[in-house]
Amino acid sequence: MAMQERAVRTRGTVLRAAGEAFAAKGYPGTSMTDILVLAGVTKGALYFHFSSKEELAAAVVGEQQAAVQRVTEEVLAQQRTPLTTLVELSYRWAEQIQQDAAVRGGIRLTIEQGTFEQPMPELYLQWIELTSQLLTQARDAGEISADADPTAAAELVVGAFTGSQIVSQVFTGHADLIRRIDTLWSVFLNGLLPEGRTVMMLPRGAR
Amino acid sequence: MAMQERAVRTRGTVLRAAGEAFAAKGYPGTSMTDILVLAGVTKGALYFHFSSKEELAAAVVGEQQAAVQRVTEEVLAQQRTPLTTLVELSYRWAEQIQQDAAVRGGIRLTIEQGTFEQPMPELYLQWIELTSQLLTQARDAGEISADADPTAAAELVVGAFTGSQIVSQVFTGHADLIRRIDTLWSVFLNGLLPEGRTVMMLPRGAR
Amino acid sequence: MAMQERAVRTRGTVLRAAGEAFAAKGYPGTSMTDILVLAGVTKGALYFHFSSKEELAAAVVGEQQAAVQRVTEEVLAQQRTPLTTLVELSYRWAEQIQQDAAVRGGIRLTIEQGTFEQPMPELYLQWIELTSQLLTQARDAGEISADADPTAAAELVVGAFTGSQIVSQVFTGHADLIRRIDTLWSVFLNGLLPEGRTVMMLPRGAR
Amino acid sequence: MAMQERAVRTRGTVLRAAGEAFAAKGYPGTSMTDILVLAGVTKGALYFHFSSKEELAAAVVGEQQAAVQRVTEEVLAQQRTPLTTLVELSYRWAEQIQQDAAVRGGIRLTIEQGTFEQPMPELYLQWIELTSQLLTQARDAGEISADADPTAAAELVVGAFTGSQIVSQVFTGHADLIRRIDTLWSVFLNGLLPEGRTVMMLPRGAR
DNA sequence: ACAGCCGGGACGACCCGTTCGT
DNA sequence: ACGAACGGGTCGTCCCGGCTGT
Repeated sequence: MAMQERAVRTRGTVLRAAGEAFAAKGYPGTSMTDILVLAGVTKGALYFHFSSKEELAAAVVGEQQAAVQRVTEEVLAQQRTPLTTLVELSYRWAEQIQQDAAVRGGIRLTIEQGTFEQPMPELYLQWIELTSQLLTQARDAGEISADADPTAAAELVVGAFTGSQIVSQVFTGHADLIRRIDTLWSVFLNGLLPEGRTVMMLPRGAR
Repeated sequence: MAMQERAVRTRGTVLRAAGEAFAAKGYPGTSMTDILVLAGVTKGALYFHFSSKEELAAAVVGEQQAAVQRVTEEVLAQQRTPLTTLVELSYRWAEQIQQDAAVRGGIRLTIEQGTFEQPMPELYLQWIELTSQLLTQARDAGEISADADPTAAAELVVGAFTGSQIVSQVFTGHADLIRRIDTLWSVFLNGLLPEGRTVMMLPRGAR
Repeated sequence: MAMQERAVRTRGTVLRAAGEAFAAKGYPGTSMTDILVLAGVTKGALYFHFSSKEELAAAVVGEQQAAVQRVTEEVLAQQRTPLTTLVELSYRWAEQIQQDAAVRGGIRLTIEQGTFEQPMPELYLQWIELTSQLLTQARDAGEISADADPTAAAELVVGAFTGSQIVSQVFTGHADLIRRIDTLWSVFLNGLLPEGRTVMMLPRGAR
Repeated sequence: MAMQERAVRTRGTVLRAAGEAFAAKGYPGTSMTDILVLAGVTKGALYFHFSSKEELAAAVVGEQQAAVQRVTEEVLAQQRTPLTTLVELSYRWAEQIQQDAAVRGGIRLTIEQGTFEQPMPELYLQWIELTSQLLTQARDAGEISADADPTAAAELVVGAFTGSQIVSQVFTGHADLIRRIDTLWSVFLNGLLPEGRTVMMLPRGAR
């Protein structure tokens, strides 16, 4: 029992170090040696817990998914209005990004992997789906404009969130992420146009 | 003379191949061999033109910057209103992403951090600066709300553009990028709230 | 006491698994993990009984030697003529090879050189010595030709036996080994030449 | 051209070193580092010529096959009687074993099973086939007994040759191989029994 | 006494970015 | 401009100890 506790601790240490390393340098840019030095463990210890680099990356992603799942359920349980729920979720996710190395690592792994691999990462799809549902409910409840396309808007929200997170990371290492989410929602909700004005754009994408 | 022409052609071939490869697999994920096979040249030829991997990456980024510079000047020369100019620019950039491998490669190289030690990539700063200026002009001209913070909004626009581009790439390999830009501007300008409604959020980022 | 019985069982299981593994893949080609998985024991259990790979290999060889010793004494006790004894021995050895994994493993470990620096394995020397003695007795008893060189012939017999075993293993996994021993003795005793003919070769090896 | 000569030389050096190393310690017992140190080349050079350990081993085997093929054709061209041809061949092969490291390495690689999945190495089959044909012709020509089974005898000859080679290697490092071939043929042709005597054994392998 | 879990490093094959002689 | 060579780095495996529990 006492022995197993050490194993659990080692595993956690490695996982955290891996998250940090993957977040900082990406999957191919991170060597096992990087991780093992950062975690302060030996190769033997590392490979006892994770038998390959790929498996370690998968574990980091899993950890992230679990963490995201946790706060998502927590927020949904609060039974707020759809739009408020969505906004609240985004802030909680942002906080997790700031606090949890595994989440940061998982995000980079998920994005980067999705960049050169076929399907859309599981997590991203779930995320978009949830956002889309909340936006649909918000529209039906009159919280957002009836003209809005929930799916398209959901994908934009997720994309903008991702982009903001990247920019924030590069600028301040995620320190100003919350302020950027403030801006995001302010613009997304009210729009940039002066009060009372709207534009009907001719879409270029309709070809 | 004839010799030089071949050299120029070889250089271009390599540059394009490198852009494609970097876009697909990132800097550390791409090997010189990958590029040299994709370009169909020998090691000697490659290293004659670019004496290191880093230099090759820099050349790709330079190529992208030149391309972006070109269309930016072109659009600015049209002398439209600030907001229209900004919107137009975003579409032209999107088209370049779709068409030019070097641009795609340059973007990934610029975004992916940890490989080089850039505090903030040159191009991104210029991009944000330009957007910020146009938004400031747009506000002064009454094209957008007087309440808007041009700098914050500029960073959001750039972030959202980047995020949309990533999502588009993963979903359709950039095929639906233009449509996503449609959505972006539609939401950014009009907002999601029902007509006539606005919210004054209490910013969390103000701590 | 009850405890010790389990220990004996474990030891035997490991020994058998090791014999099988060494026979199949040789000493350097076999990993401790291979053996321990094949035996269904843990690392701790294995290393309690055999504190190193080398010691385990030695135990396998010892097991083989004991087995060979057993049948050898049994056959010698039958008090047959020297030649008949030798032939009988070869068949009994062949049967052991077919039946006992430790014997197979021991043979491969003994033959395969380079792993340890044995000038000539103990067992082989004993084997040749015994064969040589029996052939000498057979010659003195008129069972074989007076011209025969017992030592040279003994080494040939051992070599041919070894070679036949290898060929049999590769062809049928030892299934047809007995038939090959039939052939061996048929040719060794009668020779290939037509009845009544002999040749006197000029030896090339006499230099 | 001149450049290629160096490459050819390097390749040959590596091949010879690999043959020696494989012959001495077997495939799994030989590390690439062993070979590269023995050959006096760098890792880069080695992997330029042979892109994997397995490929290197295959090249050694190929080299051996070519060498054997060469002397085989040479001897066959001499148009001697079948039995004389076979005997001559065995001596020539023995000489090659003594002289050519690649041949020694190839033999060990071919014999040692478990490393690759070859059920029966090509070369061995050809060897047995050729021996069988020559023995058949010898029987038809009355050179050997009409009772002999050419195929069984051929497999025995090949097995005995292999076994003798192993014994010779372990005892003297192949130095006395020729003398052992003398013994082999003396016994194989005349048999061990006293002149004029034959035995009809009851085969055990007939089940 | 006997076995299991966890960890320690040295070493394995192989690849990488790069240079050199021609 | 090219084929050949260089050597450090990559991920992963190996054999093996030290604890801990029964």
